[in-house]
Amino acid sequence: MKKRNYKEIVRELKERGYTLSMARIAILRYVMKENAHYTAEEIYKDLKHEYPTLSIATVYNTLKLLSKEGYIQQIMIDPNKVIYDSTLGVHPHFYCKICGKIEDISSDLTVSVNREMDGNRVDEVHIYVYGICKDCLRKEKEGNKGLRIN
Amino acid sequence: MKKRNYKEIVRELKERGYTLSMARIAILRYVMKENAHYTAEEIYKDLKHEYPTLSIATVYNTLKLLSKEGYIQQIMIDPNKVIYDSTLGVHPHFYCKICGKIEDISSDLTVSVNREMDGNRVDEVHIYVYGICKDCLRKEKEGNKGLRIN
DNA sequence: GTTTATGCAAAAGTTTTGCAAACTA
DNA sequence: TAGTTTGCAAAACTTTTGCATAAAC
Repeated sequence: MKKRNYKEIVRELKERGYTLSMARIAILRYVMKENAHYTAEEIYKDLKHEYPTLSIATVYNTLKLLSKEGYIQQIMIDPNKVIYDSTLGVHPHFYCKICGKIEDISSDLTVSVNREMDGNRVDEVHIYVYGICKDCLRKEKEGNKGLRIN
Repeated sequence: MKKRNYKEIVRELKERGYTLSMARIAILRYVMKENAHYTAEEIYKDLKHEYPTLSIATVYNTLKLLSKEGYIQQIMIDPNKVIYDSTLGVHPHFYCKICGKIEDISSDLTVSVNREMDGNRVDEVHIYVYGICKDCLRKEKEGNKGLRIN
């Protein structure tokens, strides 16, 4: 899964007629980081230090723009919030029901996707895997050992 | 994908110690319908006619209970709301980006799921397919024909 | 009769909107 | 300078919570 350079994207967005403000560039850079899975709120809080005038509305606007233009994906694995992911293509996400952690998973899941399904045109496929992550599994086991529950 | 009888589920829930109120039974019956993909709001509005004292809080409580007990799934394909589906097992959903319709899709997508991935324990897998449905595709084509756009 | 769920209204949380001011090209 | 975008604050939504009342067993 190749990551694109943010400068390249800035150039493309200009070509498409967008105004590239400081806020937009900052948000783009932030979200293009490796293995980044951020909520709008997280992006806002972090960038607020660097850009004190930044507003949450701008974060939402920019994320929507970047989704629309196909540079990031909205990941809806958590029913309570949308997270944004700049790794493109079909790649499964894992959500830990205990700690809420979200991560990309690599292995053991094979998907074959067609461009058309039941007459519908397919643009994107999201795969969300729910369960308990290895850290929480370990903690559970240790907890049981120490406290002799069950 | 076999659908279960709601009376059977009522019996099971009683066995598990739940109080089966009229509201819960009504919501359960509603959501067990064939190919049902409802939001809490839709369920509330529809049942409000039959049960004028019903409150939205009860709908949410009951849906949460039914999810927890494994009788329905929360489908998070639409970033703006959660829909509830009583068809169980891994089965892909399709979301039309134009009309917002959600439907089960049957064909052309193969998934093999393991009980463990990267050391994490897997309980559930959701597959969401985004695109344009056949009805909207047809309308788009007809619209272009009539109006000579492009 | 005791326990549990309901209904109400208010709260909490996320996302969107409208508009004057600021910024970009 | 013309045209966009921003920031603010308020609004719009969805979902949750607390508690007295009502219903279930």
